[in-house]
Amino acid sequence: MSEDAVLETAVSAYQRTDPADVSVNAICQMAGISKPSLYRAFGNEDGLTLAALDHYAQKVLSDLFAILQSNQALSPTLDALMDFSVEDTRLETGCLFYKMRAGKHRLGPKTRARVDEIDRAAVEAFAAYLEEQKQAGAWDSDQPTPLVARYLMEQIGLALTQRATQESPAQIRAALALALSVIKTT
Amino acid sequence: MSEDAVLETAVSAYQRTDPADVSVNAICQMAGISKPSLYRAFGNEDGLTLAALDHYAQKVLSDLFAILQSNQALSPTLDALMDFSVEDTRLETGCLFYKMRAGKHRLGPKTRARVDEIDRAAVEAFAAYLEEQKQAGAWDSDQPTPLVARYLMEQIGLALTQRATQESPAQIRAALALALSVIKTT
DNA sequence: ATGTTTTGATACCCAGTGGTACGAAAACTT
DNA sequence: AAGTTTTCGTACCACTGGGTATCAAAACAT
Repeated sequence: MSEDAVLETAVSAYQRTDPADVSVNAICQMAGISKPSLYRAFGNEDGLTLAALDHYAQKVLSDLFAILQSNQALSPTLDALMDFSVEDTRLETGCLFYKMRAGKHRLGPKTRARVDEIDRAAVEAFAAYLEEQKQAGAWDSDQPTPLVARYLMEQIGLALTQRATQESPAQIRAALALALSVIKTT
Repeated sequence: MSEDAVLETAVSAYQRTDPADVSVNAICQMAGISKPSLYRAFGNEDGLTLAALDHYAQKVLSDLFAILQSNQALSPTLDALMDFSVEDTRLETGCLFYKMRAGKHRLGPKTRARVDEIDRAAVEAFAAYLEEQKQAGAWDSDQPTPLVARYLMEQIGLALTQRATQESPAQIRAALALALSVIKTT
C-alpha cells in the first residue's frame, strides 16, 4: 500500500466528516494497512494529519491560489472564486483546511503550525492580488487592503462551511454573492 | 450543589473551549459533585448539554432576540447587533449556540434537535424584523427577505467565531461592519 | 542459498470516555 | 426515636483513543 494511497484515504475521510472524528484506527481499517505500518510511515497522528493537509493543499488549495495568481480583473476573479467555492465537486463536503482551522486546538503542534502557515500565505495572496488591482486602478476602497483580504477569506470559508452542511448550492451562492458585493469595481 | 450552579459551570466550561472537548468527568470535578449525582439530575450527557443550551439561551441569547423585538429602526438595530456581538463580555470566548451548531454531529439527538429549533427561531426572528422594516418602507432589497435573514445570522456567527479565536475586537468589528453594509437603509 | 534487513500483522498497554451497581449517609415520616 | 426513602460517593464496567513490543514473513544483498 503506497503512502499516497493512504493519504488519499485519510484526506477523503477527514474531509467527509471532520479530522477530529476520524481515528487512526479507522484510517488503518479503511486503507487496509496495519497500525504499525502507518506509524512507521508518519510517526504519529500529528505526522499523518500534517501529511494529509499538505497532500490536500497541493491537490485542491493550489487551484484556489491559481485563480488569484492568474491576475484577471476583479469581477471575473470574484466570479471564479465563487464558482470554485460553490461548484467544485471536491469541496462537496467542505474544505479540509477550513475544517482543520476551525478545530485547530484539537490538532497536533506540527499540523497546527502548518495550518497557521497556510492561513498566512492565503491572506497574503488575497492581499497581494487586491493591492495589484488597486495599483492598476481597477479597485479602490476606503478599507485597508489587509482587512478586505481577510474578509474575502472568511466569506469563502463561510461558504465552504455551509457546503459541508449540505445546504443548497443556490443559497450558498446567493449569500456569498451578497457578501462579495461590497467589493466593487471602480 | 444546586442544579443551576452545575449548569453555570457546564456552560462556562463548554463555552471556554468547545462542548466536545469537555467531558462529563471534567464537569463533575469542576462543579464538585459526583458523577451519579449529575446523571440523576440530567439523565445522560445529551440531557446535560441540552439543559446547558437552554440555560444559555435564556441567559444570553434572549438579549439578542430582544434587540430585534424592540423594533428600532434598521441602522440602530444593526449597530446594536454589532455592539452585542463584538463587545458583550459574555461572548468573549465565543457563543455556545454557534459552537454547538458547528459541531452538531457530535451532539446527542435531543440537544441537536434543540439547536435546530433555536436556529429556525432565530432566522425567523431576523426575517420577521426585516419584513417589518420593509413594510414600513425603511428597507427594501432585491434580495428575498429569508436570504438576508440567514445572511445576517451567519455574519454574526462568523464574528462570534472570530471572538473565540481571540482576534482583535477592532478587526472583528470592521469585518462585520463591512458585511452588514450591504443591508442599506432606503 | 544464506544471512540481513525491512515490512507486515497480531496482540497488547495505558489513559480517558460515557454510564452504572451498590453500599453508606443523610433526610423525612410517622 | 425508628424506619423508610432519598441522596451521595466510591469503585467499577465496557469501550475507544493513541501508541508500541514482538515476532513471522518477505525482500534484499552477498
